Amino acid sequence: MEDKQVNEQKYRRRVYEIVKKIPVGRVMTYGQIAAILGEGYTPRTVGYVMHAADTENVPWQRVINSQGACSTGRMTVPVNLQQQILEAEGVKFNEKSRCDLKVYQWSAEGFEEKEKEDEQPSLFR
DNA sequence: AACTTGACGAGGG
DNA sequence: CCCCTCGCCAAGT
Repeated sequence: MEDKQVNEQKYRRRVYEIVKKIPVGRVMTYGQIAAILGEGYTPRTVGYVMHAADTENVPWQRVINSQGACSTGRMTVPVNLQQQILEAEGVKFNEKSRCDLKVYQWSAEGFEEKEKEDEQPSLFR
């Protein structure tokens, strides 16, 4: 029944799980997410999955392309909506609508560490 | 079941 | 630095 549907969306689910953990003011690239998830995942598919993401529960705006720019320029209803949201979170873009990934890109290792912290009882934290 | 599309990325010109 | 091409794989038609 529904479980079947859930199982089918497992692929997307993994992408969302990562995106949901990106801190405010930080960004990740589609390719990076694909690399973390491993085989079967490519920047293309990650982007496709993000398109279908639930904008209410997933901070989709924190996922940008490897150029440090938003790929949503023309599709978001208010143009460059993604960039506007990120700017509101503290990410600065230049005139070419690009941000410095060296500053804002969040490392995958930080993600794993955070995962560990989450699993650990907060006693030792 | 096959073809097309797409929120990408790397490489070459 | 900008533009074009190819590879990549899920989802929609």
